[in-house]
Amino acid sequence: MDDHSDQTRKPRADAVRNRERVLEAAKAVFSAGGPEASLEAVAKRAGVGIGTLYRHFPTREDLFEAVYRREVEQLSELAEQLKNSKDPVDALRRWLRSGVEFVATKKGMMAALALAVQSGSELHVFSFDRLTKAIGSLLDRAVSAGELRPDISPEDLLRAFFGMCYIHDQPRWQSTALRLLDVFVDGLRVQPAGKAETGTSKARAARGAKPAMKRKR
Amino acid sequence: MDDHSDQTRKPRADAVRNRERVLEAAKAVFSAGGPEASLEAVAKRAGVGIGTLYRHFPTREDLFEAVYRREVEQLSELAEQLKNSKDPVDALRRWLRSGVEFVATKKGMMAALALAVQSGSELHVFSFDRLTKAIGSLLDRAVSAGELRPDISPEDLLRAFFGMCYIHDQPRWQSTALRLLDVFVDGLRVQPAGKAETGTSKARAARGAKPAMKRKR
DNA sequence: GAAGATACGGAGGCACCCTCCGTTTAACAA
DNA sequence: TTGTTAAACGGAGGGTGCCTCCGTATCTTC
Repeated sequence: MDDHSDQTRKPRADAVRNRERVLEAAKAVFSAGGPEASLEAVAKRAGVGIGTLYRHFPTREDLFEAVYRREVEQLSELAEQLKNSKDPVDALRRWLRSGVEFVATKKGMMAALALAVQSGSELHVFSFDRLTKAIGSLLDRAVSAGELRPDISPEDLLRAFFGMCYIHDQPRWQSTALRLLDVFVDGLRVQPAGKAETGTSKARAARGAKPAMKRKR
Repeated sequence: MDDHSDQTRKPRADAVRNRERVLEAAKAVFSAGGPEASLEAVAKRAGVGIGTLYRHFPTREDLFEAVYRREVEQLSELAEQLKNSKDPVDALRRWLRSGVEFVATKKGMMAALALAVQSGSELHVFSFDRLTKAIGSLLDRAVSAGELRPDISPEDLLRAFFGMCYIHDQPRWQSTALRLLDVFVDGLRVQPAGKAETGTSKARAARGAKPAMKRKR
């Protein structure tokens, strides 16, 4: 990176410190107040001037991105670990479940993320991308094993995940999200006789079995 | 104040007119600019003072609710019609598809609705409720016919629907949403025997195993 | 018409956004 | 150390949107 001329001044200590402070404050403020939270409140909590905040993070999205970076990292790492488990579908399901749990502890932040993802900002480039990769590795494994249908991309799955989680109005939202994700994964399975004709589906006459009701866990 | 009677005074003509104007303006403004749109812009477009707007609709949510009421009504009616179709699952699928299409024409409004639903405001009472009912009638029919699993409530399904639709960042979001909903409905089907390892899974076992990795960068 | 009731509009106070710039301070060289 | 200077600091200030309040205008009714 440094090219001609060696001179790279050491970054100023106060700048480094303040940046860190702002990040920490932002994490707390966004977690509590959601994405609409006042940036001035963040600055105040961090004990810096509003100008300082804006210098470090010119836009609201920039701040989001920085804050979420590590959070996303965690989720991403989890996927890495799950890659070693036996059952690919189960691994995927587990990752999704962890994602829900994760989201649960960061109320406001999730909304912020969803919002940022939607607005197609730069945050997309890192976070969304990163998660796509994480989820992709799990998905691919399951698909390669012939357990899941191959026509759903990691991006699709991630979107579905966000969608399911985006709904947290009620106190019970978590179990709802878990249930919905389970259904989704079920739908993702390669089906014996089924689908193939999405729209016109004639409904396989005999589906002998009764309500599955197997999910839970 | 006297009087004979309980006859209520006829509502003032200008009030009625203005209310209508505001609604119309709001519909346009929200559709274009999303839920964050300036209420002052709405008032201006409607040709009334900001005070008038607030008198008619004390809160932003109130305005949303009024605007969406008719939209929701349409979707609700569609469900009514579909109730007569032959295949229950297909009917449900079709309603969901129409929902996506519907959403497509109201960009900003959808975000607004999702937001409102989430905030647990009064809009919930009508819109969400209404749609739940609509979707519920379709869902029940399919469940009664033994085609779909019985442990997913109309509310769940509606949430899933919103979730899938909430993602419209890319121009291709529609097809994505349709695909995801299809998967979801598939997952909703009563499954013969859990995952039943039918031999058919071999199908994509081969699958080029080179799926993603298209990382940007 | 006249009398009230009702609705109207927009000024005003507040909060937040973001920019701009004079002041302060840390890093480095002498 | 001390001096130089680039970098960082903070917060005032101009802009916008939210919502309330209330004097004025308009409509309904008698």
